[in-house]
Amino acid sequence: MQEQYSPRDIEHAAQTAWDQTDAFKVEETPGRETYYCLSMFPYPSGKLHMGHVRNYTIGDVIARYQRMQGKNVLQPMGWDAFGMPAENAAMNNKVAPAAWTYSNIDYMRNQLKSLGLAVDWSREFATCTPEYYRWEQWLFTRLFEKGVIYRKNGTVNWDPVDQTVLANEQVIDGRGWRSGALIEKREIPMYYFRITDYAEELLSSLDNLTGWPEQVKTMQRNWIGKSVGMEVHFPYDQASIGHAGKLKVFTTRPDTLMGATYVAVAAEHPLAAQAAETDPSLLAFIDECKRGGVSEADIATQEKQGRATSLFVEHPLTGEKLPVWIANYVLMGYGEGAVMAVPAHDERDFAFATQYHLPIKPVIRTSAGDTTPEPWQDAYGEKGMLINSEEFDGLDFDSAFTAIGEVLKQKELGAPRTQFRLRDWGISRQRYWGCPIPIIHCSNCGDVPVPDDQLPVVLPEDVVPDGAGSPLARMPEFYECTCPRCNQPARRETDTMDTFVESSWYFARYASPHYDKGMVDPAAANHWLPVDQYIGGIEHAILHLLYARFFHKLMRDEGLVDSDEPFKDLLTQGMVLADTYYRIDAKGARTWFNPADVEVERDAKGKVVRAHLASDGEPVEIGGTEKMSKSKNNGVDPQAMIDQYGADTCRLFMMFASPPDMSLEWSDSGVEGAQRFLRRVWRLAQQHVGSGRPAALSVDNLTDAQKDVRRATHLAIRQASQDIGQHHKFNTAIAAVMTLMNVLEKAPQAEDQDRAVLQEGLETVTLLLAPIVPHISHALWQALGQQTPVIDAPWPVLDESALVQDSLELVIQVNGKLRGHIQVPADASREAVEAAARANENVLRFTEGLSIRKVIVVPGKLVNIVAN
RNA sequence: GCCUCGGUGGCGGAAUUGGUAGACGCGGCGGAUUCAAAAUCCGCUUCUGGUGACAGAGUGGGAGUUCGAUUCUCCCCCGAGGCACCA
Repeated sequence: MQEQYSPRDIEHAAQTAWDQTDAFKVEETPGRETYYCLSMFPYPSGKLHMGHVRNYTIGDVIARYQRMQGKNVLQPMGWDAFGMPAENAAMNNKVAPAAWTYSNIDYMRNQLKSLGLAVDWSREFATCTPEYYRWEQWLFTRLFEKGVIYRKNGTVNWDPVDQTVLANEQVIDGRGWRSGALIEKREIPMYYFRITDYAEELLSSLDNLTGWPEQVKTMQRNWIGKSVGMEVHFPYDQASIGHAGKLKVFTTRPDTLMGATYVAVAAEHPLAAQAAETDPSLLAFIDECKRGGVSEADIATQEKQGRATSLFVEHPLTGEKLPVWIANYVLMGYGEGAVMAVPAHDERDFAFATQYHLPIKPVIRTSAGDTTPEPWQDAYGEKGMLINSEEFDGLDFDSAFTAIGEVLKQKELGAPRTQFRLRDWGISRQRYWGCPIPIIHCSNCGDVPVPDDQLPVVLPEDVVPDGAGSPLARMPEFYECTCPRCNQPARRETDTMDTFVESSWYFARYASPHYDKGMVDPAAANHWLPVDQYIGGIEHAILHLLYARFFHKLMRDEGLVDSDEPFKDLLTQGMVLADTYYRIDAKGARTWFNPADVEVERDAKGKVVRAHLASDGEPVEIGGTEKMSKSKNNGVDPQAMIDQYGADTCRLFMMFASPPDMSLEWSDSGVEGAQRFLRRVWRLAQQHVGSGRPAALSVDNLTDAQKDVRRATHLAIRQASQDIGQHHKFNTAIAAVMTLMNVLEKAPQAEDQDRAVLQEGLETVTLLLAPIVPHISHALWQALGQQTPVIDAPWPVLDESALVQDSLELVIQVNGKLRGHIQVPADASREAVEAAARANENVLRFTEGLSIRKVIVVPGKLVNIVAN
């Protein structure tokens, strides 16, 4: 055993040993319990960032721990390879997205390998290869024929200068990020997945996902947003609108229908267009509503505006004429694109009615009374008894719902309905670097799916986009084709799919990554699926995880997989943060400095008070701790860390600094602390091994001191087993091992049994650390005299008898305040404990002059004496 | 604006889920070793008062339940993630 801990040699040796034995390659082995551990695959952006390192370390710790539990563990890795950054890089560097992507993959694969992940690399794939996306296209054609995919218009951000569609991310303060032009909303035809058909199941099966964080399930429930309500029709006729018809709205509060004083429609609603025909100012307002981006956050925070029209609809119950308004807060894409407004009982309607002096008619008796004076109070929105509602007066919410529903039904002006907030998933993208949508547009036959024998529709890889629309739409060699049905000249669809589609089924493909007879080999897929543990960023809590659940159900309904849900357990990891430092120049602009280039100054207590740039010694401002990002220049390069300290130190620091679902603050001195700990482990093992083989452990013949050491060993086993196996709290598991090391370093080594106890302690340290720091553990395990590699060693077993103690220390409180400690025999009776507590010197002192009312004894913990 | 989560020493965090607040680590201070430095080792380190034993306060702020609250309830403040074309 080398005297010095040398991570470079150790890590190289361990990785070579794993490679030579194909240690992490797995096959379907009948009879062996499987464990599928999956971390969200990376987008090949160029190089690994700390978020990746954290994600893959967490996954690797779990995978290696499960292997030590004897399971057949699958941990794969691949590349989410389509996406916008490749197109942006192409525009900046004149490189084809394909070449850029593949070279990034090659670089990042090496980086991942240097982390020593227990990954089966034989299953690696990239989603941008035809071998992968052809099956996505195949499923698309199936779903199109089943009607699960359909075409309709959708709203996009349109940059009128660059003549291109922009992603929400590319719209900054309502302007295009490259052109600076004011963005407009534009309607274009797109393909949609009918995810709303699965809304009910996506909602209800969340209840079965007991291994998911409540937080994520709550977010998904709210996103799907099931609401039971009423569809209400407001009729209109020749006199009020020019032709007869009905304005449809949906409401969750039909009990307030008698309080409706106007209706509001979206700017894109047909009634708005009709009203504008005779009123140029309305046309201008509708145009104004088209300004700005399409994202909900933008729309929800913009100023609520509306315009009256000359149109009226009839109240479905009273026949009263209600004015039609056009409002920018009503969205065409949500529900019916129209709402009934009840200002007395809806906050947004209240604000709008107040602003535009519309009538406010209270129809519910709330805890605020029968009237609704300004300003708005939350109580106005409560449910309660109906008032001012004619025949419905006196009813409560449920009976009003039923009664009003009955009347509407009789009049054929509405009916109860369930509505979801979830909208169908639009997947058409007017971009190049994505999976081509396998549709052929024929003037005779309409939209024709590409037949199986013509799949895949291959994306040409030698294209460099220029930011002005989709290059495919300018490539006749791509879009010119013949109709598979009528053989007439036809045009191929040039839109590509949302990249969320690739990431919605990759987890299934890993089961049979090179299968060429179908999307998945059902036998392999059902062997491994569902994923036992899925790990990824909390930012994916809704979209990616919902789409993947949806796709799994689509695949189930195609007969490809048996299970209903793709991910049994879910761990959402927090972000990686680092300190920020900046200077403000004369113009007020901030220049950000990387923490690696900054030195901090501390006061006497160690609190950071100032910071300066190392290169010029001049002060910089301290900007707080934020997510590592290019914009704040606070990223720490994982490669530099691995090169300097080794993978084990990085892994240990990341797992120790905070629990996986919390954010993690990067700290250089924390990394050094992790390295220091590994050196201590190495040094103690080296000393111990250097003194020769220890005697066999004889547990029945130990001194009290030896029992104490052994007790520390088994306390660590208990703590680490709970923390890693049940709670995924690696930080406290590591703390338990550190506590054990503190004991082992001070333990006597003179006697035979001293050394036997120490041997057990060091073996335990090695095994408990093996999932977290696999390289050093590999070397230590060999040095401690073990023949089989540590990756195949079983997780240590707790010996309860090692924990037994003769006496316990109890806490003594008087009126809930800590007043002392007493030592009692472990088997002392309640009476004996109480008597010992009452006799305690401090108890006597603090109860002097008081009478004892009650004594609370918590066995094994404390005694609280209540006195007054 | 809406949905979700979080806030504990100088810092990262811990607290067996209602029972000793601050485990473990970082930083800081003091000491040992060294010609010196690095490395390493030992001790102290929530705040306030006190030489001290000790006392009081303390888990974002405010109220409440309880013998006892970081933990449960209500209100408020601040921060983070998501909002359907970033991935």
